[in-house]
Amino acid sequence: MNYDFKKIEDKWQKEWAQKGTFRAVNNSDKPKFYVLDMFPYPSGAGLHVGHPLGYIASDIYARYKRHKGFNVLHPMGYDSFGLPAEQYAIQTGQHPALTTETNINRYREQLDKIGFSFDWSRELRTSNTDYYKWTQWIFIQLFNSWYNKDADKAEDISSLIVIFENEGNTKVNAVCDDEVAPFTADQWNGLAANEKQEILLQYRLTYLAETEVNWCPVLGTVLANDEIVNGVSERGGHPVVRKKMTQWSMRISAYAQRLLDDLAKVDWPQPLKDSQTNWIGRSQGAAVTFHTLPVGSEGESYPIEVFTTRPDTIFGVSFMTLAPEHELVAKITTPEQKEAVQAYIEATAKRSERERMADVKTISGVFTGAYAEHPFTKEPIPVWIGDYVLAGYGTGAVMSVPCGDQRDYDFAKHFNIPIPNIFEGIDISEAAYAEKEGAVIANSDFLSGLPYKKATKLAIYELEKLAQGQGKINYRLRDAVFSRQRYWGEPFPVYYVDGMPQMIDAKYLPIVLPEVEKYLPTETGEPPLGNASVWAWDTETNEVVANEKINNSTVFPLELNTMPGWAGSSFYFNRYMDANNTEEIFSKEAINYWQDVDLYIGGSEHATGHLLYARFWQKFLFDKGIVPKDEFAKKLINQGMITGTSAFVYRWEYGQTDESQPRVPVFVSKAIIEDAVKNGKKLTDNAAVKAIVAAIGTDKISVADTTDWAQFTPIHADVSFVNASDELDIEAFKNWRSEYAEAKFAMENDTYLVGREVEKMSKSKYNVVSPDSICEEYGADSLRLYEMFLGPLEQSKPWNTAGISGVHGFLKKMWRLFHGGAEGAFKVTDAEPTADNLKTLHKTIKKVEEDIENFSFNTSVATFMICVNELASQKCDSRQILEPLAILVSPYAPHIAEELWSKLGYSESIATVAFPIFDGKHLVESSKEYPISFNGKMRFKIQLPADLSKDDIEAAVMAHEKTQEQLQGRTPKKIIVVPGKIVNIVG
RNA sequence: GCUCGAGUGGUGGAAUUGGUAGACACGUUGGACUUAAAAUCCAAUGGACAUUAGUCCGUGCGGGUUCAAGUCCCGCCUCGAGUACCA
Repeated sequence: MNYDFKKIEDKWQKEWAQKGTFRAVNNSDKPKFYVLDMFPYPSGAGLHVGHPLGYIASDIYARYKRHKGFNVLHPMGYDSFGLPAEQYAIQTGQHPALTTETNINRYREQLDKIGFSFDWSRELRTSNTDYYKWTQWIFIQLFNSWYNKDADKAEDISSLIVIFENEGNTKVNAVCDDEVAPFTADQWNGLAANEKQEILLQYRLTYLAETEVNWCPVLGTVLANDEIVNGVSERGGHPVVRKKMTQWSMRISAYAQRLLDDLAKVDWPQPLKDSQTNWIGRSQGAAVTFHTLPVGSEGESYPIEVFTTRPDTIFGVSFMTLAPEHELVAKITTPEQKEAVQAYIEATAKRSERERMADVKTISGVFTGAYAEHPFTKEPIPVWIGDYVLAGYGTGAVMSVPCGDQRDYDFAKHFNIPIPNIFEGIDISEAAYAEKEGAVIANSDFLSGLPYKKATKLAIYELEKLAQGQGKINYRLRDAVFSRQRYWGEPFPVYYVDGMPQMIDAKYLPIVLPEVEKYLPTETGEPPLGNASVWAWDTETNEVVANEKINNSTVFPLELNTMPGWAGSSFYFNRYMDANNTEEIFSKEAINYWQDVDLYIGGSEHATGHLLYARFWQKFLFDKGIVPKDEFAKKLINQGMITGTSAFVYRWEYGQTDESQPRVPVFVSKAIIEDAVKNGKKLTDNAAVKAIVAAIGTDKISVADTTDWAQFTPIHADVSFVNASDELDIEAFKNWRSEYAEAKFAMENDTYLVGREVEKMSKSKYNVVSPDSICEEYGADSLRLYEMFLGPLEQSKPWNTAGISGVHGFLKKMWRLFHGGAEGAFKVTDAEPTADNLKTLHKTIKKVEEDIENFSFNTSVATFMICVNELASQKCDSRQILEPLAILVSPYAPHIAEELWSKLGYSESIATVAFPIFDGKHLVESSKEYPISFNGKMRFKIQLPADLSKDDIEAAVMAHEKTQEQLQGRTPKKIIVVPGKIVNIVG
């Protein structure tokens, strides 16, 4: 009986679905284990073999944990709001919900074929109302919260109101907007309701604020940074301008320190932690206030706030630089400089952020004419503007210390500004000295003679005395913009009364995305929801009603923005725990049982997006007592990318005597070109090429005397036309495109060799391999094994379908191990296993168990192969060996394992059968083959009893004839004996 | 520029605390079975010399530590990923 993978896989996939084999229960005596994959965005292109890599790894782990007696939660769902579906809708008018549904169905079909042990009863989709109801609910919770720095956690806004009522805001230690005016309790109590709301908005964890966005007037939409190329829109090349818009923002900056500190708590890859650390960008230093000298006769003095990490170098300040966008620029610029400053600001505004970043070398700036007073020396310091200072970081102004900062140094050199040296014995004639340690401050009044640390402390202390500065920690992490001017996203549960946002009561959720005619912005530039005719909130009936009913007394307009893609993905891992709960986001029972994710697998591209926002929301939910853990995933693994192995054919760009004639495409085999290039041959030295030239007409083609690669154009050929030996299927290639139907091929030994190159898997490179075609040809178990066999999970590696025959052959061989009967009938006996059988089995148990725990799945596939090879040569058919083997293989190749298990006579699924227990006694050896080295080089091996002492080993080795042969009469200087390992003879 | 990761046969990749480099596969070559093919099985397969035994060279490059280095240390080179004037 042959290994009929199609029949087997089909049978078990149906059976698992019918019986609900992988359903997880929310209460169990078993310990829990939560294995999660990053859920996919269902794109129209479907899955290629790179996508399931992480899913296979997590599935193996989940199945393994079931064998180990855990109650395993292993769910899957879809991140189904997103731009591609909306883009498609704009182009075709097809509702994004329909496209999304189609794509999801296709994904599901593909996933089902691979035999994953997902609990599909918990499937979720971020675009479903019963899911985004809870996205909206969390948004409301955030709106109703503020961040109390004293308690270092989020609290309900009501506690802030109580403080305002009793003591105003001066003593409140909260994370809030930069410019909050101080007020007393009396002042607060005297404010109108609307004014109170306005103030509270400056404290809420989600708030409305004016934000600069990339606005594209032609497309009528806001673009993300990566949608802009060279200052124009990627699509269409339309101009993009910076525009201020009122947007919802998330006060993630409140959590900056905790997000940084708690990285220590989680077992995540170091590169991922590093990039989050960089993204948060904590820097410790001081805020310093400089005051400008009054400009003109009736001029005012303005404070310039700067942030510096080097307050110890304050005596090295020789100028100040403001970002061109800095609000003080207009106020302090002198009349003489006005024109130059204006021209500079206009010039920089035209340059996109990208251009500015790409062009770091060019130094530009202009003097404002104004001076600031040095806090200590009271000397005047010229104030410049320059675009190397970014408006968005710190205060948008710096105190420039050219001797200690290379950018300041370059700027000073360029504009001939003095560069005072404040470092003892350091040469700054060529470059700034930016090191913190290793120098002592000089020429700095009270700081002279001090090293970095002491000088910093003292400088801050003295600044505080002057009330011109204090120690400060600055973060690069900005608050996150939460509004999108798009259709296909979660609507906000928000309506506006007199321009002030109001939350809809949670009991009326979900607020369902309205239908629109067009998915584009309105003519007045409002987001697509502005096209909806039924999009107003009736505060009496508590429902969404037609816009005509807006009267601004009981019926109000609803928010027109929608939420960004990361909203729905920031808590989904919690929702899986109780995915079908209609009353709550999840029950207390479910969250307390499942707690958090034990293993999370996904791509590293989410390092600073999804994974940072999700941690932020988790911490917020933790502060509110909604979840029991402040980190949602204990362990995280980034699976590597699977790249494609593209195939190239080489079109010969021969010269034609008459260029008006139609060209016959001629493809030359890689082997012929290589030979000609290497040996300096003429192309027609090859018989096959010569024949083709003759066929076209020797007078019509000119052939160069030597051959080089420049005479050929590499063209992508579909990888499905190429076999394992890089030979092209000529007929398939000819039929591929009409232009190649008449093509000629210069071959050797009847084969055309293609070139190979590893590239990203993409449609345009014709190197995409779909999992369906692999399942069709080799089966899901082969696919699963092969994806793991390719190499370490976290590494990126090229796909080459040719290699799959190895693992497929292994499965067949294992099948035969169980089918040694007449004509391949199933045959497993009750024969006592031999010592060799047991040794093979137990070393496999040990290795596989270690490998899975270490996520080293590639090596356990090799271990299975060795095991089956050994058992086959031992002619083992003992039940006591083959039963455990089926269980060992089951996480990797579950279909064949189930089939063999049922043939072994079991009616229950193999899924929860206990994992075999390793017993070391079967591995104990009576003798050891010692490698004998001379001066570190292994020369021969000898068999010695395993329990021999060091001295006995040495004696035995020295007595050996081969040892004497090697020594040739020399006396060894030293003999190293490591029992159980090696013997090394020196001399 | 900075941060992180990686360089091992023709290819994907193995190699515990430093202890037999190249496991396991793919590919290649030869052979068996077969009318033939597929499938299966057997053998060889890092390079060079010797072709019996064996010797030398080999984990990106150059040094070092050690009885012993793919593994540890120092200095380079190349490739990949992320980030980008962060004061």
